[in-house]
This record gives sequence, C-alpha cells and structure tokens, in this order.
Amino acid sequence: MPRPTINDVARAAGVSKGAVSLAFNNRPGVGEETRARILETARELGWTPSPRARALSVSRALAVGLVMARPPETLRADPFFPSFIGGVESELSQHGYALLLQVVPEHDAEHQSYRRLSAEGRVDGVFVTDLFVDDSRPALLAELGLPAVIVGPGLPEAYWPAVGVDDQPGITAAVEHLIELGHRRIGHVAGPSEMVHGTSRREAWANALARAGLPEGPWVESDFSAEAGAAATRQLLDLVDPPSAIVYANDLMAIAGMSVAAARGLDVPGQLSITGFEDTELAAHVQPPLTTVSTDVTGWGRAAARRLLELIDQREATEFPLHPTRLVVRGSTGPAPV
Amino acid sequence: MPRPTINDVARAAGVSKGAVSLAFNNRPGVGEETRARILETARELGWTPSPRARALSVSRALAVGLVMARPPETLRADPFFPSFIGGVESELSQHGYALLLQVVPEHDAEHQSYRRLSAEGRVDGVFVTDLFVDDSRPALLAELGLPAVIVGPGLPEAYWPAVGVDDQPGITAAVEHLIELGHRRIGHVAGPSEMVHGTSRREAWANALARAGLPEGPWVESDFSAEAGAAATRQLLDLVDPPSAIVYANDLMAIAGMSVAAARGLDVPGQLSITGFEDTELAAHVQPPLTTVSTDVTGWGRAAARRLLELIDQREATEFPLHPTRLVVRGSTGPAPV
DNA sequence: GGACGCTACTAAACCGGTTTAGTGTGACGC
DNA sequence: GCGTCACACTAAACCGGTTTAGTAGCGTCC
Repeated sequence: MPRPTINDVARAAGVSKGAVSLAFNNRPGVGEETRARILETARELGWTPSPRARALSVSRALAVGLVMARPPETLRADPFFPSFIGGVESELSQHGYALLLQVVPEHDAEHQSYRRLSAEGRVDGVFVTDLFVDDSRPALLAELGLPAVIVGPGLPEAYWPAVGVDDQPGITAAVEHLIELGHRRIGHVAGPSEMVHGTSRREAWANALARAGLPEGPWVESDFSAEAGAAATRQLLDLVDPPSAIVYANDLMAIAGMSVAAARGLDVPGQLSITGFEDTELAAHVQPPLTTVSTDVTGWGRAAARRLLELIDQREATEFPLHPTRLVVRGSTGPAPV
Repeated sequence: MPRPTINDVARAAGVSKGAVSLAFNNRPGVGEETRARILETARELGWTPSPRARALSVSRALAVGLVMARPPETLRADPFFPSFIGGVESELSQHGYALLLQVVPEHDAEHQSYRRLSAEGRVDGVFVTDLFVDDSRPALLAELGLPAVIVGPGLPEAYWPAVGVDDQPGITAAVEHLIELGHRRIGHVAGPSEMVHGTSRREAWANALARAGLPEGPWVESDFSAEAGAAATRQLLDLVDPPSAIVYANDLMAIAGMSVAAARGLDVPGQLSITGFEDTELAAHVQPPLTTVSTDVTGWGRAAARRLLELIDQREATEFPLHPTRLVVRGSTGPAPV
C-alpha cells in the first residue's frame, strides 16, 4: 500500500485538497467542525504531509546543513561534533527540519560545498564551525544569501549571529585555580592562532595572568591534535625555565601532554599541573584524572539550531540561556612544587 | 536573481523542457548536436537540476539516513562516527545523494525515527549501526520497505546486507601477539554481549586462546565506555589469579584500563600488557602508547554507502575491497612477567 | 430588495523537474 | 510512389503539496 496523499484524505473527508491543506496548517478558511473531521480522517489514514512536495511548493528545503571541513582521518577523534549534532537534531526534529551533513577534505572544498548546497537548494541555512580569524565563509554565505549561524565565539564585525558558550571564563577559572595552588609560571598550549577559538582561549589565559599581576608565561601554538599537543609539551618542558603548570586549549592535547610528562618521569601533579578544556569522556579516566573545563556542547547545538531556524523564518532572536562553562577539578592539578 | 529553472534553459536553448531533461540525464531522444547546445546553455546560465523538484517527480528522496541511537552525552567520545560519516559522504556526494542525520536518545526512539523517516519519505534508505544480537530494526525496516545496510558484522539470517571490516582477525592477531610474548593468562574486557560486535570480538578472543591450546582466560562484560572499562579492569585485577594481559574490545576502555593499572602502581607493560581496538588518535599518545588494532573506518563508510545506493537502485552488489584490520604494536604490550 | 461583506469552501494554477503520448520529418524497402 | 519505421522533438500529464482567484450561501444594512 503506497502512502496516502492529500487527495486521498480530501476524498475521504469529502472536501477539496485545498481545505485539507488549510486545516493542517491552522489557517483560517475552514470551519471548526470541518477542520476536526479532516484531521480525524488524516489520522485514520495515517497521512502526514510529504516534505518532498511541501519543499517544492513552499520553495524551502526544510533542511539545514552542517559542513565539516577536515580530512576524515582528523575527524575521528573530535569529540565535539557528535554531541553538538545531538543537540542540533533535537531542536530541528521538533520543527520538521532535517540535518544534512557534508564532509569535505579541506577548507577550500568547503566553499564548493556551500555553493552546491545553495545552488541545489538542498538547505535553507547552514552552520559554520571552526571560524577563522580571517574567515571568508561568512562573506560567501552572505553573497549566496544562505542564512548562517556561526558556532562558537564569533567576530565583532560578523555578518551572521554567533552562538556559543563563551570559552574565556572557563580558561580564566583554570588559570585562577592554578594561581591559587601557588603556581607562578603557567604555560599554555594554544590552538592555531588563525582560528577564533584558538586565539580567544589564549587571550583568556594571558589576561588572567595579567590580572593576577603575573608575568606572561611561555606558550606554544599547536593545532588541537594529540600529536601536536605532545610536541608542544616537549617544547615547553625543554625550556631552561619550564612552567610548573600548563593550560591546554583542549583535552586531547592535554592528555597527550600528560603522557609526555609521564614518559619523562615527571610526576603529575607533583612536578607539573595540567588542565584541559572540554571534559571529554576520557578526561575522568586517565591517570591522573584530568582537571578540565566542561562545556554544555549539546545545549549549544540546540541553541545554534534554534537561532538558525529563527533566522530562516526571519523571526526575532529569542534568548536561549546556555549552561556556563564549569571548571572540573580532578587529579591533574596540585600545589606548585617548592 | 533567482535560480534559473529548467524552463529558462529550455527557452534559451530554443527547445522544450522535456528535451533539456533528456539531455541532462543522458537519455536517448535528443540529437548529439542539440544535446551539446543544451548542456552549453545550462552551463552558461549556471543551471543545475533542483533536487527538490527531482525528488518529487522521481518519487525519491535522494537522501539516505543515519540514525544514531545513543544519549548525546555518550556520543561525545565516540570516535567511530565522524570518520565513518566522512567515508559515507564522500561516496554519496558523487551520486547527488545527501546524508540525513538523526540522533535519538535511546533505542526505542529509534523505531519511531525510522517510521517517521519512512512515512515522510525523507530518505530512500538507511544505515543501521550497533546491531544487537536480537535486533528488531531489520524486521521493522523490511516491513517499512526501507532499504537498509547493516554497518558492522551482520547476522547470518539477516534480511539486509551487512558491510563491515571483519573485526575477528584483528582480535586474533592481538591475542597471538600476546601469546608470542609469553602470556598464558590473557583476559578480555568485552562489549555488551547483546551487541553483535561485542560478542564477535569476545568469540575471536576465546577462539584464539583455544586454538593455541590455552585455557579460556577471565573476561568481564562491559559497555564500550571508559567508565565501565575502568570498572571491568578493576574486577579483573582483583582476581586471585589476575591475567598478565588484557585484550580490550575498544581503545576507550583500554585507555581507561591502563589508567586503572597505573593508579594501582602496576607497570604497563612490565606487569600487565594491554591491547585496544580501533586505533583512535589518542592511542599513539598515551603513556605507554597503546598497542591496538587499526581499522579502515573511512573506507568502511564508503563501502556501506556504495552498497546502500546499489540496494536502492536495485543493482547488483559490486565487490568493494576493504583494508583488513591491522595490528599496530606499540608500547603497551611486552614480554610476560616471569 | 438590492448592494455589500463575510465565511466556508472549491477549482485551478503553481513549484520544477520527469515521463508519456503524440507529431513531423526523412530514409528505406518494395 | 507509397507505406512504414526510426528518430528528434514537443505538448501535456504527473509527482503532492500550497496558494490564489473565484463562487455560493447567508446575514445585514439602508
């Protein structure tokens, strides 16, 4: 038995298909009684309007896109996307929207991807993640007229709204926690400085030190990967005056860094304190357990989705409170060595 | 400027829209010369057929679905999906198909999800992951008439094709590697026995021991999470006669297990050897680096996507060779203690 | 009692493609 | 020289909704 169509419902209810459409979309033009009969008939027949047909007639795709621009091999360890997508989906599904995923090997291909999504009308809007300091995507999307929401800290002059937990307070809390423990020389392993969240976390670290009247500590730019995090850690530990604590821009690098320390026979936290960022599942289960900053990525996805739908419908932005970041103190931080 | 439609192209090329459609789909019925002119005109106008309209007229969604049935919070650490999706996408995009993602909190909701995707005609087929030993989804999908490909080891009597790297040789290789190192008492931390890949890996472990003439070692059922992996490890180490090596069903549990050992002051690999499964990014960057089994998840995604498209088009299955699993020996395994 | 307006509803156009039935033309066979 | 067939192509129907223009019926007002 093929799916029933609006015609079947109309016939069964003894009305025209126009009436069925009106009834289903809560539009005036049908009597209360007729509307009830139509809805009841639809229920009996198990009819749901087909998004395919709807999409064509309302000239909307009823879907939004997320383009992940990374080589698939690098994606594998990223703990961000699965939870983020979970949040996004929970919001979208309530509004009859679907999430379309695209994975492209590198950033250049991402432009292509957006152009295609737009040209084919596959989506009504997109998320932009991992914003660069000098990112060309917002402009491209503006040119294409494709609504977008930037995921993560945005840029002041940005064309599109940015939705994200402010990551600075979390880093600040981590630095303050270390200062309280007596650390005076606190290093940082940063994300790429061409990425907004790489820079923003580094600034938070530097500012917290400055506010405490401490000299800026040593820092190394890395790329959020375990490999580079390990290398950066070696660099910091090789300094003539190595830091007694290191603040990492994410958990992956922090865990890799902790292993480097362990391999060198350094005791964590006895001789070196370490903090991460993100509170990945593994953070609580490495040895010692990682002190890190937990962020509500799922809620973040929900908020981003909601904002994008508002943008698409040209509605006003509503407030959507996000859980602020929270410092989770575990075993990888301890009193500064004397 | 709104997107051009097929009508614009037809008018500009001086033909009917039927001709444009024929030309674009490589169907006979238009002369070579006309076809060339049409294609050229389309190129000039920047026209691409709208998947929306196509979907409606060919009664296809031109999209496939992937339902992830886990609480978003548990998804966060799963390194499988991002690479898998990367592979899937790379195949789909070549055929004008898109990937629709759905995340539902638990397994029951997954049924709902499939029913909706099917009822709304959002997708032409779906992937089924994390198959249960007694899984009701294949039957549901058969009932709905929604083509499906099972991702991972399938079941013999399964209705749908299964695509996946056979995980048994990898586990076997790990066990044999340990035996070669002199281990005689080799434990296992398994995935849930109600999941096919939990059971299949445990069987591979048991069989490898049996083939070597060794007694079956102790094993504990776990659930692939770091938390449960740590608990399982404690259980094994608390035995009066603890194993000298443990084979874990995935990296996450193995890394958590390694931390448990470290916390107890056990030297890895001096007193305890450990192997993982999956070769996640972090595996190479923990201390000691984890000996594990690497699988080609991206290729796997590609293969699954290809098979699903074949199924949708009712084409014959083509062979698609996958890189077999490979044992990556690192520092977490060593000679058995004497 | 005719003009007017309102409500409830229908018929038909439309979204942008694909597909089917049908038409005109030239080549070919006999 | 005429029937026939293949070929290139067009017109129109169709997919399943939404939306617009139009109509019937009824109450109201002057």
